[in-house]
Amino acid sequence: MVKQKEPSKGERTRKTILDSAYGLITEQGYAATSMRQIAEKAGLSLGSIYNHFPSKQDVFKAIVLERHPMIQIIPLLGSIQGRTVDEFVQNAAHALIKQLGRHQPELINLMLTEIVEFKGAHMPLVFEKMVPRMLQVAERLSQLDGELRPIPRPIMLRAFAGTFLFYYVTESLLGPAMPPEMRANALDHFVDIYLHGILVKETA
Amino acid sequence: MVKQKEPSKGERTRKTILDSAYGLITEQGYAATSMRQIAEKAGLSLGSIYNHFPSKQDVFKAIVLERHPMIQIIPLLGSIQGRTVDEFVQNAAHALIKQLGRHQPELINLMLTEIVEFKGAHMPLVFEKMVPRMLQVAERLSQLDGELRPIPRPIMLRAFAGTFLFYYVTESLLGPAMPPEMRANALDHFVDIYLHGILVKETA
DNA sequence: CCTACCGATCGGTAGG
DNA sequence: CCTACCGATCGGTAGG
Repeated sequence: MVKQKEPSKGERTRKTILDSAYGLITEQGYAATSMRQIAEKAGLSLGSIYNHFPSKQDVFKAIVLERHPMIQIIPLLGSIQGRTVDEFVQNAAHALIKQLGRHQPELINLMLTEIVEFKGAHMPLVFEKMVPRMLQVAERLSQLDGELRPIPRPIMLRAFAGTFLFYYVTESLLGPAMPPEMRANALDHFVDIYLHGILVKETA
Repeated sequence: MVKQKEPSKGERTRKTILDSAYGLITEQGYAATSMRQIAEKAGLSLGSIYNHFPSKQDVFKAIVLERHPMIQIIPLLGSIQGRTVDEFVQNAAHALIKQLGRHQPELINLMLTEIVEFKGAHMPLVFEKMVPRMLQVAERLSQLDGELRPIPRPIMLRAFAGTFLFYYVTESLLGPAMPPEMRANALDHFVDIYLHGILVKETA
């Protein structure tokens, strides 16, 4: 265990503000959330927030850099187990969905709010932290049991991210609106299609 | 050709307002766009807008119901050609990407704005129009040459939508931030993985 | 950390 | 279709 420093009063207040802003912004969007709402929910006066953040934009920036789903996922990628490609991919899909699901729908709204209201201005920074990790995973994938088709590894990774992220997004947003036939065991089927798609076909 | 009625003055003004609002909202988001901005861009006074729409929300609703990507795509689905599953899927992917790409990045922003700022409130209505079309396509898919694996057709369709939509979204938003290895021929690879994933494996 | 305030801008309406 | 206005709310700051 890593020993945590006791947070100072200022650090605690800062966290309170971020928690409050996180809840409101992921629920209402950035422009629709006022500094007054954030202050009230944090149990502070409006002016006090400006002792911790110079502007509303800076509050949002701090949230993105500390809580964006892509950043939340980074530590998880290293700990996925699996002997074969099959096992590894299935474990990864379920671990990621589980992790993201714990914070539903806040994380997805944070992601989309950043894209819509800031035109993805923070994405290069966020993505920069992700890429090396993804390439590591691609490398690892090549060393597992199971013959992979001749598809560039980074593309394979991107397709994997797509498979499960799209599942997650549609499930969160359209779930109740979809007919049941589109939902039953969907994640398992998605993973199955993906695996079948990247592995060399065995002679039946 | 279907003969179009001459639009009345009121209809033309309405369209001018929607065009103006569409441009601003897809660029800035809903909350960040004011009725005054919309009026100015449309060459009208603020008050005049309220002769055509009862509220700001109604302006947005009209835009979603007439221009949401899912609704834009509907007419396209029926005209996809292809003798084999392989051909059909490839044609569909490229046709859809081409159609969506023509309106980039407005369409994607419209979609995401609706989700973030309205919590997908209009989605059931939009989706309702899509489902019968998708099921038609699923039916057609079964009749093409090429043996499909035993995966429920609606799931197969959802996975397809996911494949190309995720390609489209990541390309639009992360394109420049991605390393080249993640981008080269990505759509073709995605389609390849998908096709390999849904077709019964041939004995080599 | 709070109170009290600033100018600006918002969605919407009355009246013509 | 416009002018002129309403009350409400915004992000941010001065001063203590």
